Amino acid sequence: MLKGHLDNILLAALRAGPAHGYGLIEDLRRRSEGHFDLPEGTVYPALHRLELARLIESSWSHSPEGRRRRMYALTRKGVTALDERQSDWSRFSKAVSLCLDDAEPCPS
Amino acid sequence: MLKGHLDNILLAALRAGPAHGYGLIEDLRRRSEGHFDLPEGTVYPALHRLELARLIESSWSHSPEGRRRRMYALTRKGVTALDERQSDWSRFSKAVSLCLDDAEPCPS
DNA sequence: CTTGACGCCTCGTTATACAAGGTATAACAA
DNA sequence: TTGTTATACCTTGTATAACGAGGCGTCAAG
Repeated sequence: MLKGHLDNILLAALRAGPAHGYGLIEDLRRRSEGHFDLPEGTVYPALHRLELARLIESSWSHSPEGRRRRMYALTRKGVTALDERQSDWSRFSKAVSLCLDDAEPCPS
Repeated sequence: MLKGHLDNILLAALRAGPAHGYGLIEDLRRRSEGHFDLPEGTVYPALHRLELARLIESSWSHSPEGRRRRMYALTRKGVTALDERQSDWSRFSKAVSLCLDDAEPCPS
């Protein structure tokens, strides 16, 4: 479960340039070294959510083979949001690690 | 929002020894260097959840001033779970960081 | 005698990840 | 021709979870 962090990694993946939903799934599988294998039922609604929030915008396009694709790109607002979310993640992950590591067993 | 990681840090906090709900909130505020200030409406249900899952167990106790407290302690199952969750967190945070950091801007 | 800290609790709202299912096209094999 | 697979999009429903808001009771300090 990525609860709450899915949006971040989607935005981050788009920082590398416009992409479409199906391709993002592969991108993230590759970027995460196989850790994330996101189902479509997770990704597509998330993209719609992000577009509704104006963090990304879409346009129809076509693959070399002629298949239709909805290409997504970061908006300016999305870039700003991504920057914030990256430092949020940095602080958050540090805090969690502190909590997890600080826990020395009870000195019985 | 700690989505999904709350249980982990609660279990981790209990690795240091038995504690009660209200105290855990302060522990985690301290451990996280102020980052986590968990509302009671978040912590108590989580503790009940963990107890239901037999990862922790509780008993009534009293503070030095005589106030009643429900003390929680890790079960053996809880220790095992915590170990797993710590490596889960390790892998997860690494994967997220990979996704966030790998994203180089589009070479326009 | 009221305020605030301690300490526990529950209920309702909201967000969201995901499974399950559906559509359509291209390429390739039987 | 007729699957079957990979590409590519979508929606609906369900389960979970964090948390705000509220309530209960005790004790100490003003």
